[in-house]
Amino acid sequence: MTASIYDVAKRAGVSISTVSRILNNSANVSDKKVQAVKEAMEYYQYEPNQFGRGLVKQRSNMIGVYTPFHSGSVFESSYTLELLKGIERVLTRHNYSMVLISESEEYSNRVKGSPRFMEYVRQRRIDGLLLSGLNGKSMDEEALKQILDEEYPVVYIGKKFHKKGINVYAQYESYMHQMIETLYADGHRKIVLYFYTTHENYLAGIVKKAEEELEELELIPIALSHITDIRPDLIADFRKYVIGGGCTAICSPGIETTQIILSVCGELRLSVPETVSILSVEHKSGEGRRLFPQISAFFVPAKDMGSGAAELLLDMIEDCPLEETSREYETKFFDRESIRQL
Amino acid sequence: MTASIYDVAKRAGVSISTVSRILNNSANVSDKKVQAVKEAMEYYQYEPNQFGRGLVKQRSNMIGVYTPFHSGSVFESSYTLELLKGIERVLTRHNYSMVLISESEEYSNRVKGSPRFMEYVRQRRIDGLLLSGLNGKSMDEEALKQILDEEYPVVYIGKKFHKKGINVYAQYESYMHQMIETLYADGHRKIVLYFYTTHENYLAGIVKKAEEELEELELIPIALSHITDIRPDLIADFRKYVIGGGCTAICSPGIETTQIILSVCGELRLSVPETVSILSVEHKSGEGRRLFPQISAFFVPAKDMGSGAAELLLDMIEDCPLEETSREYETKFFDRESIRQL
DNA sequence: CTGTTAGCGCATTCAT
DNA sequence: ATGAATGCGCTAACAG
Repeated sequence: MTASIYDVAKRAGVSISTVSRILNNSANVSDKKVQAVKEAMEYYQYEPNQFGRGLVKQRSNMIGVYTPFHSGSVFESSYTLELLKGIERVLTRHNYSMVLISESEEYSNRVKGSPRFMEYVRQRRIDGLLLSGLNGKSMDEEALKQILDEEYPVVYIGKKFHKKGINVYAQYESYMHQMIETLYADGHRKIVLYFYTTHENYLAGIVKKAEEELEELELIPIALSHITDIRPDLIADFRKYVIGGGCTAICSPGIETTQIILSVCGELRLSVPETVSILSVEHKSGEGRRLFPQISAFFVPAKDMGSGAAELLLDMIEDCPLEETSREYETKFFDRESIRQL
Repeated sequence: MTASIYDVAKRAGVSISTVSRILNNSANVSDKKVQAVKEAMEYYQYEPNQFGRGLVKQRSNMIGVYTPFHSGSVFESSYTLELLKGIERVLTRHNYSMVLISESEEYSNRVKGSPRFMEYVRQRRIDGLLLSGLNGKSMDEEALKQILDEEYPVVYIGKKFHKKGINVYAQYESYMHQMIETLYADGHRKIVLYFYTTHENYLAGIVKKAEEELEELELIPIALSHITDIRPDLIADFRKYVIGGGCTAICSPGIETTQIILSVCGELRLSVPETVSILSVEHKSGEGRRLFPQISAFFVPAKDMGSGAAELLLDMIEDCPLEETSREYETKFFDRESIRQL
């Protein structure tokens, strides 16, 4: 058994309240006792038991990070990874730690009828929740609304969908539209638009707007799973649309997909940008520059978004009044000449 | 305030022990009371407060995962990511969750003179610890030895370095040697060997053995940081050793590095494998097949290693007797013709 | 089968 | 400035 506050108090010849006061800087204690207590703490390598402390404070200093199952393992895409890096950084600095909450593969959401993060919230394992990858279709949103209504500290990454709650986002529809416009302006008329299923509910709007505004445009939207191996599908797509279908440009929703696209192009002897133009989203600055050939991209500052979300969440937890209820991040375009002017 | 066991008991018209018994399946309770209690639990959406429970059981059902700072953010390399995926899978299945413990960038290890994971251990935040990326040079090993001596549940990923403790590993020295041998057998005599600093303490041995056994070999070991942008360095290396120095083959320690190598080759107009042969390590099966050109690789089953480590750890925690004190994972070679026979 | 009770480690209030 | 006492929510030992 590790030492408790009693052991420290006994060795230092003081009462446990004195030790507690020193631990929490909650009152003045005479220098002599401080010394004695510090000695005892080092002697035992004492650290306050978090169960005892938590029972009183109802605080764990842990933040839950949740991504629904349909968006794949958190560890899959460079987008979520950058988010995590940003989150990690802020939390570490504020002495919080990160608990990854994942839906188990087998039961998916159905174990208790509500998403996993609810357990953590109700059990008070976490002081707040960061969410990403909601797509409005699972039951996760129901649960989320419920805790938002209870004023539980939550920040979600994605578009606002409920009056309460703080969110952090980049204008997905807007930069997707810009991608299409950019290609259109260079003369491309038949474009394959890859997207992750996480964003499928935005898609109809994007397609509609693009086809309305850009008259001759023919858009071929194709969903990508985060879960299966997409390479064979891509090869089929390229055969059908690029080699056989007159399609001249591809939009990729992330660099990991772009890499596969490039290897597919290599295998099919399609040169970039001569035969096919490629435009990508990147979530880590400069990712597109590290490919060969370099790929033009819209940079979405995922790491900053993660940090921002974490900061807002910690502010909520520490009861700092928040001025903003929503924070938008700007994307930035990097032209690396992977688009051919037609 | 969320509901406590008292609220549930009151609403169900029973005592708290009855509720507790139902929660823990620890004794038979009459059907009627079970029904009443279940109704009350649903009514309140009751989940047992983990502080209360933990205070009695001294168990958090959380596992800490730690990687020292020098090996970069956990979220950087595909190796650690695969490890995490494997760990996540096993933990989720056993109703444990993962706490990421990271050293803060600013203070590095020095805050308390001991690595961050010690806090978590002593505060009883975690029931066990998974470690990866130790390199024998930081103070982390000291702390680790200490908790190993206390029989604290720990599994580390990497070579055994202390009589106590369980470890899981792939023979790093052995497959690195095989990589060199493979290239040597095909006639390569001057080889650049990239390695991550995490493994630098193994390097002297590898170089020595290779140069002893393979007479005409000239090995150029180059360390890669996980932290900075390595692309400019690689370009300089390739200019110096491949274009200017007669080097004909490159060993890459991981696919993320291999990708950069390929883009550097593209930029410098070096064709693979005609001008330069490339051999890589891959931590996710098939990674090398997704590049263009495809790259031959030694596959290190990082995900399985993560799962294995987590399983062993959970066994320790649940007091299952372990037969093994060390578990080795086999690597597998995939020939994808990225090596030219000289 | 069920209720009562002690105690887990700590912060905090109330005396002193 | 300090100690004694209370209670946070829960499990488990005990008594019935």
